[in-house]
Amino acid sequence: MFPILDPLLHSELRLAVMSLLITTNEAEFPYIKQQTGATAGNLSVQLDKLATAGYIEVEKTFKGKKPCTLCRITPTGLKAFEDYVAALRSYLNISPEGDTKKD
Amino acid sequence: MFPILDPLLHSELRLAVMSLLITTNEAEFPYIKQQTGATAGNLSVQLDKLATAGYIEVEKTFKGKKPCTLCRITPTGLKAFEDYVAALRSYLNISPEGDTKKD
DNA sequence: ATAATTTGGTTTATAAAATAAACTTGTTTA
DNA sequence: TAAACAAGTTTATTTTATAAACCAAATTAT
Repeated sequence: MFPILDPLLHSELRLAVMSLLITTNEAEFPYIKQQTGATAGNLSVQLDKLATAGYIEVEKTFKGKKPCTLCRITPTGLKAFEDYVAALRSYLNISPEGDTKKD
Repeated sequence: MFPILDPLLHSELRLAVMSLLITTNEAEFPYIKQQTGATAGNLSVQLDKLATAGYIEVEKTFKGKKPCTLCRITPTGLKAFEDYVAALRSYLNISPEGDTKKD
C-alpha cells in the first residue's frame, strides 16, 4: 500500500540537490548552495551522504587557484530518484499521468 | 526555486495517514495501523501531531465496550496536503500534468 | 610586506524528529 | 479469577537535520 520512501532522498535538501543535478547534469558547490539556499555546512554534510550512497560523484578540482567542488549525478542516483518518485505517487494520490485521483 | 516542504507532512508515516484519510474520509486507529504498518506507539505520536496542527480531528468513542479512536481529515489538512503536493512537484521535475520534464 | 577579508569549504555540536520499547486500562477468554 | 488480549499512551533511545565554529588558501587593503 505505502511503499518505503528511500530515507536518503526523503530529505528536503538532498532531494533538492538531486533534482538540481538532474536538470543541470553537474554543478559546483557554491551554485548548489545558492540555488537551494542551504548553509555551507549543511550542504557539505548532505553531499557527503549522497556521495557515500553512490547517488552522486564529487570531483575536487581547481578553478584557477581556487578549489572547486563539482557534483554530478550517477546512474545509480538517477535510478534511485526515479524509484523514489514512483513510490511517492502512492502517497500523493496521483496516477502515473499525474492527475489527482477522485475517491 | 525549491519551496519549503511542510515538515508536518514531509514524514513517511504522517503522509501515509493523510493520504489514507483523504481516500477513506475517516478511519479507525487499528485500521490505520494495519494499512500503514506502523507500530501503535509511533502512530499515536504522529496522529497527535496531525491533530495538534489541526490537520485531522480525532474522535474518541466506544464501539460496544471497546474504545475506538476515529480519525478524520479537516479542510485545513486537505489544503495543507494539496499545498504540499504542489510544492513537491518543483522537486520531482513533474509538471502539474504529471509528465516528467525533459532537460 | 603584512594584516584583514573573502572564498570554499569541513568538522563538530546542538536541536529536532522518528521510532520502538515499556507501560496502562479495561475486556474477553480459559 | 487468572491469563491473555485489545487499544492505545508515555517515555526513552536512536537517528537526522541543521547550524555554529572552525580551517586553509587566496585576494584585497594599508
